[in-house]
This record gives sequence, C-alpha cells and structure tokens, in this order.
Amino acid sequence: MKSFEVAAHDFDLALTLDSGQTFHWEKEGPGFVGAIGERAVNVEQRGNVLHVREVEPSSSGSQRAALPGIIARYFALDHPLAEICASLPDDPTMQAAVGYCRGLRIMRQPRWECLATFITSSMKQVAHIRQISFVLRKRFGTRHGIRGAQVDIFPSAGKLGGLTEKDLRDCGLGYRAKNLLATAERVASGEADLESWRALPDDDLRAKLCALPGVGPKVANCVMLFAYERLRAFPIDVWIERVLLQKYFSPRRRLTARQLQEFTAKHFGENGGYAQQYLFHHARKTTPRRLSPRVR
DNA sequence: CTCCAGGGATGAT
DNA sequence: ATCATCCATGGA
Repeated sequence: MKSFEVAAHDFDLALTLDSGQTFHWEKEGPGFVGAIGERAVNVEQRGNVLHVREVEPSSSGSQRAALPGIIARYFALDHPLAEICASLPDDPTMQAAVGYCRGLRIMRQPRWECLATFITSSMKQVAHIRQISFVLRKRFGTRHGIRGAQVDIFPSAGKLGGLTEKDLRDCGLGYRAKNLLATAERVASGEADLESWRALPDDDLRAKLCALPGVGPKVANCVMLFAYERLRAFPIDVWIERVLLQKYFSPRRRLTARQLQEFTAKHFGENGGYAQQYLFHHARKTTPRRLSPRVR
C-alpha cells in the first residue's frame, strides 16, 4: 500500500475536521478516513507532516491526478493563515476564538457534496448531519476498499436526483428530502451549473444558490465559504447569532437579519468567513449547553 | 420526558 | 420589508 507525505504548517487536521465544515471524516486509529471528491484516503498528522494512504476503489480505472496536490488544495494549506489571523478584528471575543482555533483552516470542498450536505443541515445538530451523510453514502454512494477501512463516497447529483422523495425520507431527512431531491435534479440536468458559477461575483453567486430549493442565506453562505473560496461569506446560524448579540450588542437589543449581516461585513471584513468559523467553533466547544444564555 | 438543532418556505401584516 | 408558523427527526 503506497503512502506519501505532505508538508502542512500552521495546520491542525483534527481541529479542522471537527469544526462543522465537513461531515463525513471518521477517526480511524491515529488518523482519519474520508474522501476528497472521488478519492478515498487515510490521513494521519504527525507534527507538520500529513501521512496519506489512498484507499483504492474496487475497480480502479482511468488515469488519476496527483494526490499530494489534491490534499494540499482540499485542506487549503496554501492559505496564508498568519496573515489571515492578523487581519481579523482585535476585539476580545475574536481574539479568544483565534487563540482557541490555531491551525483551523477553511477547506475547499467539492461543490455538490457541500451543497447537498448543508441542505440537509437545516435545524439539525452536527451529529445528526453526520448521520444523514453516513446513510446517504452507505445506501447510494460508491464504495472504496475491500476489507479493513471502507470509504463510501458521497453520491452524485445524478444518483440522488434519480431517487424518490421516500428514498430520501427513509434516510432520516424529514422535510428536507423534497428540497434535496429537487436541487439534485436541477444540478443533474445542468439547469444549475455549479462549476460555471465559480466565475460569478459574490452577490450573483449567492442569488443563484438561494434560488435552489432548500437553500437560503445561511446555507448559501456556507457553500460559498466552504466550496467556492469566498472567504468574506459569513453564515449566521443560531450559535453565531447568539455570539453576535451577546458579545457585540446589548443582550436584548432587537436587530433584523439584514442589520446583523451589515455589521458582520463591516466588522470582520475580507476574511469574515474565517472569523465566523473561529467564533462558531469556539462557542460550540466551550459553551456548556445547559448554561448557554438564552436569547429571545 | 423536554428542549433544541450550522433554516427555509410560505402567508399574513 | 419584517414577522409567525410550520416543517420531521433524533441527540443530549
């Protein structure tokens, strides 16, 4: 089994994979198994080096691109993390989160998988989003590996678009099934061309995404941030809303979603997506659920 | 058991 | 434009 190394400075693999960006990586001994697009891999971090083994598909076919470059791109090892952190605002809340999230990078995920999993994320805890991803991959994905660690690759839009709403409801999606199916059909037909949307400016891209069933401002911003390299995108979920209202405004002040988005754009700036991810992860990992202050 | 989760679509003000 | 309500499911 061939293995290779990838240099990774200012990077924390476990922290990054546990930060709620991606939902399919699983701990396997000292490393993690998962997939990057169609490539299934086992990745273990030792210091500043990633040790990578590929989990071969049962029928390996055509020529394949070099994996080291794919790894580096997926984990965004080229992001100038020190520069990005230095660009974040110098307020106490932000700096506490920055200190807590050293080595956390915003990954570059495949567009369809990212879009699909965040459609399933609405009103779901991270643990259950992972469960839904698991069942979708198990039932409808393509399997790599014969024995030992198996990896099931996330099903394509064509695959999911060919299913019925009941097939998806049976995976625990609830009311999200209809939306995922409808969006999968649009992507599969080419009516929604996720790849070509790369070229669009932020506002146009967000509008395209929000026109898809099951996609509103929050999910659109997640997909922009995690799959389109739009580091300004600032998704506001219940956690982030709590942090913003509690730490950046007075507790019982009323703000519209629009006002909140305007504030984040101005205060957190060009790397707002990193700010958001650090605030999110810090809050989620350090706030005891019972003691979490209730807003509203 | 209850409470709530990386929200969105819809219809009423 | 903003708000209320509903939508399914399961982790904690």
